[in-house]
Amino acid sequence: MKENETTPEKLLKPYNPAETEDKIYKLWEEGGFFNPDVCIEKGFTQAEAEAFSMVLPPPNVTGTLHTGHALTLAIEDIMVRYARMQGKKTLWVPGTDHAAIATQSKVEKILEKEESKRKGDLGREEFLKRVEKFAQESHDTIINQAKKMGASLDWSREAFTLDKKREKAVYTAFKRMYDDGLIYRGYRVVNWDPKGQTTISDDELVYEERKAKLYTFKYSKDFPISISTTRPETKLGDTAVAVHPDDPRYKEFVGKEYDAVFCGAPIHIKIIADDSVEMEFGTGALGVTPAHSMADWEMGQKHNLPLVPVINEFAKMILGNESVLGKKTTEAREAVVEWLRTEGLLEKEEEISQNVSTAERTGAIIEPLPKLQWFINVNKPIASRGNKTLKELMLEPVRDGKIKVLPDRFERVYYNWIENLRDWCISRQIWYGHQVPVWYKNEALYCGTEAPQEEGWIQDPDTLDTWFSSGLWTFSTLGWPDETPDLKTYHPTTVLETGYDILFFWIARMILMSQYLLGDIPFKNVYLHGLVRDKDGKKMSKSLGNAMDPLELIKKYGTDAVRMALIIGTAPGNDSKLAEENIRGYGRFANKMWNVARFVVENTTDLDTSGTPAFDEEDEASLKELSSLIDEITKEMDEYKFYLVAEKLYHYFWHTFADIIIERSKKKIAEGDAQAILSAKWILVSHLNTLLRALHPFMPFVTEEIWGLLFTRNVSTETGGPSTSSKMLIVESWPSQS
RNA sequence: GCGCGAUUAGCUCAGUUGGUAGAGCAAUCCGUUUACACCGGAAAGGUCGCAGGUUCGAGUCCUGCAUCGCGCACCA
Repeated sequence: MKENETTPEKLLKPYNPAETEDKIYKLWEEGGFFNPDVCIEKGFTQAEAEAFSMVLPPPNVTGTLHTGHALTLAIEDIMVRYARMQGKKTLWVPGTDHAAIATQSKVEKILEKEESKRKGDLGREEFLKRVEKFAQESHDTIINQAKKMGASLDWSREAFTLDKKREKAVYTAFKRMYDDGLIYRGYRVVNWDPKGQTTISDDELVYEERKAKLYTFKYSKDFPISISTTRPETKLGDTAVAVHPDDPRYKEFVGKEYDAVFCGAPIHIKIIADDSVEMEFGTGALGVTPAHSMADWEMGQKHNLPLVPVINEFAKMILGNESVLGKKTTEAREAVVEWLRTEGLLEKEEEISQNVSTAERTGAIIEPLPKLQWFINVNKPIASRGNKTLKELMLEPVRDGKIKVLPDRFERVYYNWIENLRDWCISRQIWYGHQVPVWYKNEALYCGTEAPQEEGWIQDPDTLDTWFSSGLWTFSTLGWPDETPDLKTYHPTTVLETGYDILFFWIARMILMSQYLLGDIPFKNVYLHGLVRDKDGKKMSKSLGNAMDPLELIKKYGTDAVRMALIIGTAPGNDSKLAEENIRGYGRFANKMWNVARFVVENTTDLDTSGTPAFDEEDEASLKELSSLIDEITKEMDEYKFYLVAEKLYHYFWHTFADIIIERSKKKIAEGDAQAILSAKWILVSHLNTLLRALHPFMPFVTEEIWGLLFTRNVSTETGGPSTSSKMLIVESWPSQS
């Protein structure tokens, strides 16, 4: 190879992502390109341009980023860079989530492992300091990782779900809902996590199928009806037996009441008729335990049944004879069965499989318990919103097409969830989170955004479900409840991109909060991505040992390669598989681009690009082909088909531009006449220029580096062709369509 | 119980409104003092899960079934 003094020295070696990426990211950050205000100030964006805005789904401050986060960052950064290159006022807001239960239980585990201490040993204040320290460290790690991924997030607007500004938003939201009677305090059966010692919402339950024994028995010798249960220990709290109103076997008993002593506990049973009872299951008669089953509690409400709690917060028995009293529920179960046997009341035992609800975070089996908690009423008509309920407010914008969901099949899943939605329990008995903004003094209760001035008021010790604060995210990050310019310019956000697994947790709650508090949608589009699995389609997890660390992959192959591997083959809503071979392949692609750049610069330094040359037939055809490719991919970008665009660009760059156009240019440059040489060289430059722009959203680092080496240096033309630019590629324009 | 998704080359996946199957990776052969061995070229590899139907024509639309995966509900 002939040394060429105009070839940048860096280009003479293979592409080295490690020594390029951090440097480039720093240039972007220092240039302020991630901040739309700076872009306007510097003239890269028109002040009156259309706005594009998006919030980053805030990662939990529970440790490090995994491949799922990497996918999120890759897809969203592609959207953002595309919008920015189209000249839109582009804002992508970063932030992190305090993730109340998840973070607290993580710190509790560390505390127990390293110091053999419980949080009670430290006390609320000291324990929270530990959690905050852990959260801060996680936060720093996460931010660093997001930058490594090349995410063009506006760090000047970074938010945290638990910071002061967000607290103001949370307290304001709570107070409004309280004043509207949407938030209420009620004594109801809730999902109690005995391990985490807190309530959790219905959505935080994970059902596990297990084998269980179904016992059929009578409460006492003279009780007329046999019932079946998998949880005999709860039967000490039964207050009714429910049968189907049309069941001929039991019709005569309906309305009658019986007394018995069940395993040492006096019980009073009323026979009721309810058509939710299935005649075919078990004996067709259901022992109703209003205090320890969600369904039974609802039946108890309907039939006005008394509540007899028999299990406490530690999943221990608080009723019964000495064989059960104080015992764990699992032990008590055996004791009750033993008692039934000796009393001759047990009629049948059979193996069945059943779904057991466990807590998402701690894995503990959920104990339904009656407790005084804070709830959001989803069925109450709201005067300020045309007497619509929260359920209706959540349903409407999706049903009416104001919010478009991609893929649209998730709209049905969403409707289904809303139909089955019950009041949302928002109070948690953990320490890390937004404390409920309610204060008590004797019998009085005060709800406000700040503590009352007078002495003697004590704040409710409970904290709020982390999703309460995440629900406000699209507008709390933009300054709400203040009427900020950001809120005006960037809300509703353009698109919300996240995993389909948090459709209910997060997306639904954001729609709820925004519809109620702002009377507007939080976003116009929802793009749902799937899970990232390993190359065998297995879910990545630490325990399986198949988890891939995005940082490791970046170190080995470069960020651009990781982004391409994540994006190609990833259609919305579908799970995708990540294989290291693919990442390696895209790493080679980055190097291919690098070498193409070297070839182009070495062969075109003497190119006079003033005016447009007369192209020969082949080159004319190539220009047309590229132009129609740009048309095609622009359309696909607008349809969020990034996986197609990335693949097409990859393919065109390598197998058309490099393999065909460059190969044929060698001959022309060596043997052709002046006209042919000019045509060939011109094509080389314009192709590279256009393809770098188009590839930038996908592979921002290598494209920016090449752009910097070539197009802000020595290749220049007049209008109509590839041009010199003082701009970095990040703020260059998306290739124009024909 | 209700619903959703997947099933296409050895592997991972594309396949837009129906027009006789196509990429990457892997494997095979050939080449290579070449911008690039992180390369180029060639060849190979598929009754598109099964069975019906609509159609001139089905990987694509309809019906049924199978296998795998997922969500929701029930869970006495």
